[in-house]
Amino acid sequence: MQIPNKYEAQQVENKWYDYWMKHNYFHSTPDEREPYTIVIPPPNVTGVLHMGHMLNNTIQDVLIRRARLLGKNACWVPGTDHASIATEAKVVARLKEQGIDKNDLSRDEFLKHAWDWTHEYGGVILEQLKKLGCSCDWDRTKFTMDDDMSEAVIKVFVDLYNKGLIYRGFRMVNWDPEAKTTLSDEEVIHVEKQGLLYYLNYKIEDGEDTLTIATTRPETIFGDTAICINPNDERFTHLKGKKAIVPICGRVIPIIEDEYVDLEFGTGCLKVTPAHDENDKVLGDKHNLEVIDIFNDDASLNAYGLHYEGQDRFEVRKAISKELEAAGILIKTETHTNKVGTSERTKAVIEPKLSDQWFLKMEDLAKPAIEAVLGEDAEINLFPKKFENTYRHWMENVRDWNISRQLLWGQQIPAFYYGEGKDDFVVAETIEKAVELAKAKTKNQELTANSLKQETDALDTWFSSWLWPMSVFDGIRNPENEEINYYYPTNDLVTGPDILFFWVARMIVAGYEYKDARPFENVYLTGLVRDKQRRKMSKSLGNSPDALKLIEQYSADGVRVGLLLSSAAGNDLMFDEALCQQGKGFGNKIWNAFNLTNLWEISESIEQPESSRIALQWYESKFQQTLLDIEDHFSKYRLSDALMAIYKLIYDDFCGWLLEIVKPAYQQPIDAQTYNKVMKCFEDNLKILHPFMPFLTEDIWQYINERSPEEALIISKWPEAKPINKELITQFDFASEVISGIRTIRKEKNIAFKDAISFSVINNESVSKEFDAVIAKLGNLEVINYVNETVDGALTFRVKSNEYFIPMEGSIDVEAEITKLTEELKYTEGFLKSVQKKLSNERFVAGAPEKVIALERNKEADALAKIETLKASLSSLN
RNA sequence: GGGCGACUAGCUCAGUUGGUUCAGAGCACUUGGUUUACACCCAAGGGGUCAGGGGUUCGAAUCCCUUGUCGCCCA
Repeated sequence: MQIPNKYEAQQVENKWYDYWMKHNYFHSTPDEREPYTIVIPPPNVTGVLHMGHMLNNTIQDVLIRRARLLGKNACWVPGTDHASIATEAKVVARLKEQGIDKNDLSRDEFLKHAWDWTHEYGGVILEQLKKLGCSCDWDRTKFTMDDDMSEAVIKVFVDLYNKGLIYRGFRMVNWDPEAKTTLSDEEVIHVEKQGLLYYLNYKIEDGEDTLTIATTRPETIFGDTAICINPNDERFTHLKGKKAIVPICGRVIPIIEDEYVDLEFGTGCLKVTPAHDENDKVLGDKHNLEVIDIFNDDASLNAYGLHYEGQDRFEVRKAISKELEAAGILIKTETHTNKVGTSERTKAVIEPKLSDQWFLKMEDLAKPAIEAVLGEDAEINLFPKKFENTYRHWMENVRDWNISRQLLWGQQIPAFYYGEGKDDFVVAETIEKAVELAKAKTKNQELTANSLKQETDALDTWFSSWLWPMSVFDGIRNPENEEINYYYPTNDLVTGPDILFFWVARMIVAGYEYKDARPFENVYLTGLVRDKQRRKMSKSLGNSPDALKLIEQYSADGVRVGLLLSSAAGNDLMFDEALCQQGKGFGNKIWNAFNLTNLWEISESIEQPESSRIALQWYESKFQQTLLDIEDHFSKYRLSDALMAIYKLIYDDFCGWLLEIVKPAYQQPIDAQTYNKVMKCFEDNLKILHPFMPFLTEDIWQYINERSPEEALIISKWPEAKPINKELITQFDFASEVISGIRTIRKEKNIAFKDAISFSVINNESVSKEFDAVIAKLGNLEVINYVNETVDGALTFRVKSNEYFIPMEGSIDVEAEITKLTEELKYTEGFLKSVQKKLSNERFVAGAPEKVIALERNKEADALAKIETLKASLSSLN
């Protein structure tokens, strides 16, 4: 068949992806086969494909394609996540560009814009995954806000509420003043910020005394409701029981005592602002302090801020420090670094804020999830295992989950208020049911839907995605449907360690609560993709390469290989484009190997050379051994090791050795028997490589033979395991060392390869002659003579105690030969000595296992034999 | 401040329950090659006090202690 000279990746990749789609190979429906299921970690609808996605989804595709080849019913469910806060921020920004203020829109109007946005951008990332070759079952694509998905979320909320696990609480939460919503602790990133420590003097009531406090936030003095000193602090005994006056606003506040105050930090006097600091809130509760909230929702000051009302907190900080300085209240400032909480999404500095929120009680729910991962017979495995510690630490100290967000984009919390009181609400899946419940609760039969007001808060996005492995199979609404029963529990989950708590832990919790079963068996935690300088790849740093450009440049196969080559599970991946180049180079190598076989003329009439016969036998064993290694690597989720094993098998053993051995002489045909076997080996190589390089392998597969849609590589069968002839592999390794020795001498003495040479051996090791034909071919030897005596006038080298001779025309540099032999002798004697020392140590012989001792005795015998050879050679030269 | 993890060749990493001369791989590097599949190639080669120190052991990259550096998580 005519094949292109060059491999045109882009064209080939589009062609086969279309072909796979057309023949529906990715689609799964329940049948009698064993299922193998992965649910995708749904990317945000706001996202574009970045390196992390590429790594993550390449791994999933490798796993799913391998499962397909192993004959399992492979199902990879794709989808996206509505990412309430990120998406809402994007939509608000877009509206702003169009001159529309979110606050002027009704809820429904805003949601319409959000849906428009989602329809426009939400699918982008999934389309990009197709370029990478991902074999997702696209018919199953889900979105966390699809009607059925939302229904499941609401159903779960109502159920948990009815179980008494969801409650409403007035708590200090992380407030994002930009997005104007609450964040969970996990969505807050603490960053070190250089700031100032302001020293402020507060007057003591009734007298001229003052006290000095140190604060990082002078603008919060408007919310001060106490000064706190440590009762053991002798410096301040005179302040006990007195009152202080807050500067500017003149409010009189008590001086309280609590051992919480650190004597060392600042001045030892602490201003207490219960509304704006978690620790102060605790102090406030303990000492019954007033709570004064000085901020609006956008973190500008409210009426308590007096003449600063309406100004932003950071503006006020600057302005008030000037005012305080002018008034002689600010006595000094010091630079001070502290950790400031910022919003993961908007980067805004978090404001601790007291507000009404919805919480899910976690303690009891967490118990089965802890047991499942860490218990005696754990049924969920984390790879790598080291994350179990992290998991334990979080789960055993789990706090209640704040599930409400002050956002519009998301499932609206199904709580309906019928009155002004805090507890005047009911929770129901529909407004109709809510009316019934409200009627029953209030005994007021006059209530109608119009008299109920639904909670405006939406649910945290993770409250959708924690149901993902169940809800994508409709397992919440229809718990006994065929699909959920077939596909659940899923097999592997591939995700980043950064969402171990956000998502993985919560899915486990939900799985046990709603299916009484694990959501997945294995969790493969990938590393973060970093650049060469070890910086995390991020949009803001601009150090993330354009994923699609990479694919264009190096082919999807090349990028997949590049990503996997250096990514041991759980270790961060130092991304380097050179690795993609290596991947592309590997593809090229395979293509050229195919090109070679394709150039051969095949003859039915000539006999198979001995070298080809034995080499094929060897390769089959080598292949089987690699197959076992790969199996082992996969079982430990060591994908880069599995890939490297295949890489070396194909590059070195197949291309470097086998093809060189069977390659016919110039313009000579190859015998049909060899050709057919080589192509069978080639096909097996393609099968095991297919999960890693799906496009190239399918392309070559389809060139090798005309294939019907049922014979496509993607749905072929993984090679069968067969017995391994280890003896053959050992013999080959020995032969390859002999060949290497010949090449070295050819190189040293500038003997051109086309000049055939004579060759003799003293076979002290009694090595089998099986591979002589191979040695002769690759060494271009006229003949291999077996001799008993050293050959004069020849260059020599040794493998173990075997000695090889290449006779040289002209003079041999005897001195150089002697030096070489003497060095080898010295080394071998040193080796022997160390082995004998070990063997003469009684405690070693007594303590070490027999196997180890036998090994040492072997080494001793080998060394002795080699020394004898070397000495004989030396004496013949002298 | 508390916890977890890491530190092995120039780089990225293997090294399983301690046992093949103080160790492997891939890449990079050096040298030599227009051998008609491939220079995106072939062949040969150099390179490591296994972070430092101490201990246990017949034997330590591997186990224990300690110091240092870095990373992550939680306060």
